[in-house]
This record gives sequence, C-alpha cells and structure tokens, in this order.
Amino acid sequence: MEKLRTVRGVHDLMPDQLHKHNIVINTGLDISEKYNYSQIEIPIFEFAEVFTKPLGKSSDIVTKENYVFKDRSEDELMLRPEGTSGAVRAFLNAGLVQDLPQRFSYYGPMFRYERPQKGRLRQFKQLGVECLGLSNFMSDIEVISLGYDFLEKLNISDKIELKINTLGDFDSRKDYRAALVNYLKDYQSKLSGDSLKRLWTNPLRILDSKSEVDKKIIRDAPNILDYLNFQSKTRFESICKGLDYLNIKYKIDKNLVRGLDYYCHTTFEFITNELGSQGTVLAGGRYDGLSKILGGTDIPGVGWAAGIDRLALMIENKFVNKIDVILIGQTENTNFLLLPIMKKLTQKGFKSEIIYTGSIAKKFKKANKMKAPYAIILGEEEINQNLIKFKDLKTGSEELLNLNQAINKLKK
RNA sequence: GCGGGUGUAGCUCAGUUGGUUAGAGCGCGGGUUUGUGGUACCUGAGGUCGCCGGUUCGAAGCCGGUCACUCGCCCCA
Repeated sequence: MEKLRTVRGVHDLMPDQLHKHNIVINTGLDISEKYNYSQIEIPIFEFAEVFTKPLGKSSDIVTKENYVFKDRSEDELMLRPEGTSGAVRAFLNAGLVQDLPQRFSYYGPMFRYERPQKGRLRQFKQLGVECLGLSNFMSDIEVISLGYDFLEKLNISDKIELKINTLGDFDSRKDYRAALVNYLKDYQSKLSGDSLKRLWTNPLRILDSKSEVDKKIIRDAPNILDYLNFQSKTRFESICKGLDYLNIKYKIDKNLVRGLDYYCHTTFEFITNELGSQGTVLAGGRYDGLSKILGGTDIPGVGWAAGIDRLALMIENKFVNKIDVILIGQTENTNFLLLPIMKKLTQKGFKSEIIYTGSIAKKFKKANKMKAPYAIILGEEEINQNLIKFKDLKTGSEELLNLNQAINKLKK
C-alpha cells in the first residue's frame, strides 16, 4: 500500500453524506412497510451462478462488470451486482412458495466493476422491493405506486419522469423479436458495432441504442405494441389505467428495454435530468421467468431497485448536528460535577456536550460555533447555592435554576 | 472498455514567458489580565504542488507514464 486511500469507485461516507443516505433508506423502508413489504437481509456474496444464470451470459454485468473470486474451498463466488436474484433465491430457500404472495424490501451495497462517474460507483447502494407470487396486473401498479410514493416522500417527484413500457409475455416477445430481427437484418451494414453484435444475441437492446445512425433505423422499426397478443395488450392497458387512477403521470417509451434477461411484460424507469447521464434513479419491472431460471418453481414476480447514492445526491437536507445544550464548567474540578448533570440530561433525551478545556470565553466561543441554543454554566457561585446557571445563547439572558427547572426549560 | 477535462493547505482558489525560504480567503489552534460567545484585532499550526520518471544549472508550470476524480460513450441504480 503506497498510499492510504479507498479503491477506485469506492467511497467513504462521512457524517453529512451518511445522513442523507439514511434519510433515503429510512424513507424507503418506511413507505415499503406501509405497503406491507417486510424487510429482509440477504448475503453480499453468493455462488456466482445465482447471478450468472438469471442475468444472462451475454449481459454486460456478467461478461465484464462483475467481481468474481474463488474462496479457499474453490467455490466460485460473486459480489452481488443487484438484489433481485438473491432475494428470489432467499425466498425459494425459505420455502415460502407455499405461502403466497410475499412482499419484501431490502437495501445494501451492490458491486459492479464499471468506469466510475458521478452517480456511478463500483460499490453503490440500492434499496429494492419485490412482490412474489402475484401475476395479476394490480401488483405491477402496486410496486410503481410504491416507487412513486417513495420519491414523493423524498420531495423530488417533481424532478422525475416515469417511463413505462411492456415487453409482452414470452410469446409476444418471441414474435416481436423475430419481426425486429427481420427488419434490422436489412440494415446490417449500417448498424453500429455494438448493435450488430446484439442483433443475434439480444436484439431488443438495440432499441435502446444511443447511436444516431441506429436511432434513425429504429425509428421505422416494428413497434412492440403492435405485436402484443390480446392478453399482453389488455394487461398493459390496465396498468396504465391504474396509474391514471393514482394520478401518476407517465410516458410510454416503446424503446425502454431492461438490460437484464429475466424481465417480461412491464418495465419502467424513473428518470431525472439532474444527475447528468446517470439519470435513472429507480427502475424495475416484471420478472416472471426468474425463479424457474434459478431452479425453483415457476413463481411470478415484480419489483424495482432504487439507487440510494443517486437519490442522496438529489435531496437537499443538509446535515446539522443539532445539540440541545452545552455544559460549561469554571475549572477542571467543576467538570467532575458536570458529569452527573450530563448523565441526567442524556436520560431525559437531550443531546449535550461538556467542553473540557479552555477559558470560559473560549468555551462560549465554541458553544457558539456549535450553534447550541442553550448553555448550562457551573462555577463557584452556582455550586455554593446548589444551582446551575441556565443561559439562552440567542437572547443572552441568564437565570439561576436547579437542574429540574432547567430541564423543563429545555423541553420548550 | 473508449474519448475529453482536472489534480497546489481541511475547503475555495492565486501562482505572470520555468528562477531563491510556494501564497490568499475561509476554516482550525492560541491570545486581547480577573467567570460570558456571536463582531474586531494580534498570532500560530498545516503543503514531499496527486504519484513516478525525463528535459534543464534550476520544474508547481515543459514532456512521458501512472493513479484518482470529473464529463460524454458503453452500461445501469
């Protein structure tokens, strides 16, 4: 170690930042709980195949963005790049298939070996919810509504747009995929390199391409909405209707395709333009195929994950370490007498601090810098009368009180 | 993984075409006599100029590499 530092894309959270993260986390867990989602905690690393199987061998996360390693018993393990796979695995392991539906929330660090940017770290935190065992479209509306309420509670819903799309069921998707490949085949010479590779592996992703040439080609490509079978189509319409009932504004984006293979039907993304190019702040969709891919029974699911770091960048709350009262003693000896006073204040629920050193003037200066509203001063005079001096640092007024009287003043 | 920008004190930044002991503001510590803060004044600490190498009599400034951050691409939360 030539220099003391964190590894690339991995950051410390100092008090003011952590405070914002905790606001995001607590808000998310709290609103989830109100929607009857119970918090779970799952491992930070798993057998690699927990992630490689569902995410698809061709996905970027599996091919180049993962942290894989072998432990001492030669098991191939992976730091989790996302939460859904682990959550569904945990759900299957716990045998909850017998007791449906199940609604979970979780949060914690995820790991992806990507090029760091603002709002994109190698260790980052997500908060997610999963609703398992319901295929009814109402559950799609439910999770979107939960996501929206979350952002609304954070006071940022006005800076965020909801985009929504459907991939249809697996039959519709298959038909559409064939039509899309058929259309794109004729443009092979013009497509960007990345898109050309995806033409045979994951053609739907081409719809998401930012290449100007690709965009032009895509403009006239077949529309997925035209390839939906009846059930898929009415399902999507019902979801939109539900959002209308909730007064949640959305934009249908037929090119919105989730990067991970296990999605079907609904996909959605809450996007902001305040964070530069990393604008996705909460995203998810339906993943009916996932539990089967993992080797369990076929259980439908829908959920989302939110980027805690990104949301924390968006909320205004400045961290103020608000102290209730500062304790000032005249001498080293009076500091001893302040100890039981501080203990009493602590028991009563007040935050206080004894300033140990310096002249009285110095101690007041410090109290002032800490923006303490009140000070308790203990010196010879007070000790003789068995009282304390209680000072309002805003007005400057002082009075001699006993401790209980002072505590009553603090309560106001 | 690809392309652009940046890197001087805890923070925000100066530093002239390379030229002695690298500066300011804010913040931090101490002080302006006896038990009282917010203002003012005095004073102090803190930098191997991201790191390594090269050019030069001499590099914070030039060149190369490297690391980190940042912007865009890719991808995604």
